[in-house]
Amino acid sequence: MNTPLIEKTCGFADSQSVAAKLAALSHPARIEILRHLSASRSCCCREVVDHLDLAQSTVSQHLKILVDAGLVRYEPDRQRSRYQVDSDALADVSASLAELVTSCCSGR
Amino acid sequence: MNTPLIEKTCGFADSQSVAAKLAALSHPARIEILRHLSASRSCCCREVVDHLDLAQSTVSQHLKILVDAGLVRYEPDRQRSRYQVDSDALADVSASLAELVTSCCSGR
DNA sequence: ATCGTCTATCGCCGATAGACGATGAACAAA
DNA sequence: TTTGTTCATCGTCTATCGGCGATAGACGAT
Repeated sequence: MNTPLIEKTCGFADSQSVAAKLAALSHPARIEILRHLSASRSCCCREVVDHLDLAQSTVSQHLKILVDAGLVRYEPDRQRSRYQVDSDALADVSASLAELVTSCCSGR
Repeated sequence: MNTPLIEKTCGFADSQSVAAKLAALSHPARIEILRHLSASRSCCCREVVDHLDLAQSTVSQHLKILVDAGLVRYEPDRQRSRYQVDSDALADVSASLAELVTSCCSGR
């Protein structure tokens, strides 16, 4: 899991990390990219560009954001790039949000 | 549910709505606000301000963002404001993300 | 009526996000 | 070598975010 133990009093530092993860997901283009990556096994940048109707540089930026957030794995392959969804990381984010939600709903 | 039917080809408009919800959650202050709202039953703006070490106007803005996103319910109460987490809406967001994740992991 | 408190909103700002085109590096093919 | 393709990066522009102080409205208390 990603919850280290229990933070000082509550979980303040955690808010930061959860927010950062969610920020990477809070753009329609990036969600669309994730969907496309998971649909087609192999994915180079060009493929996403064709699918998405955005400039190549823009797509590259979004991919970088996803990679930096640890949600997508990157592997250079010849002159192409190989992008692949990191399912585990993605599941982690979902779990973090779920955890936040349940903790918010516990004292309902 | 929030999925209208099935969009044109895939689910493009859906990416938009999911992204919008997640955007509301992608700020540490707002997550902290959610936690605080759920912890203490009643919550006026002032209470959050004291807890959060941010200017009152800033907190009010964050609260507005959460309310606009439908994650927090708002009810004016005298000269105070009553803010309350909308647990169902929050659960919906979590479910949406979980759905996205599983759909991305299905073709693993 | 006046004062103090609590809010929401406005205006302003610096910083960042998101888009693009241009460019150069890396590589395959000719 | 030259050409074409793919990609990341740079610089630029615009819009939005996130913060603040100031302000005005609503209300309770005096």
